[in-house]
Amino acid sequence: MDRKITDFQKRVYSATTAIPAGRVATYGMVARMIGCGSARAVGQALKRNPFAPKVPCHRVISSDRSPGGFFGETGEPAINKKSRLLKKEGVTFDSAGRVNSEHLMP
DNA sequence: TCTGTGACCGCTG
DNA sequence: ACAGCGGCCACAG
Repeated sequence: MDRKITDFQKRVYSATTAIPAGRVATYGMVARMIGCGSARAVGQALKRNPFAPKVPCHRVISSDRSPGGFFGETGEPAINKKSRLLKKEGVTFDSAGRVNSEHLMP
C-alpha cells in the first residue's frame, strides 16, 4: 500500500490535526482554510485518511452540523460512534444529533 | 489521456 | 420550511 500522499492531502491532514479537542470544523471550512473551494476533495482525503488515529477525522463535520461520515462509512452506526467520540471530547449535541454551533471553528 | 465518482456546499423554485 | 440542481477539486480505473 502506498503511504505516499499528495501535497494537497497533506494539507488536509495538517488542518484536521490542527483542530483542538472539543472543537469541530466543517469540510468547507477546512477546504477554504487550505485554499481549496471544494469540500469534496477534503472528504476524499479524510476518507482515505492513511493516518487514521493521527488525524481526528471525527472532528470534521458537514456544514449542516451533521456528523457526515466516519472512516468511509456514512451509515448510522458509524455516525453514532463518531458522535460518541465527539461527546467524549466535550462536544455537545442537540436533539437533532447535530453538533452545537458554539463548537464550530470561527 | 479522459471519464466517473465522492465523508460536500450553496443557491433557487 | 423542504426539495432539487449545479458547481467545485482531487483521485482512481
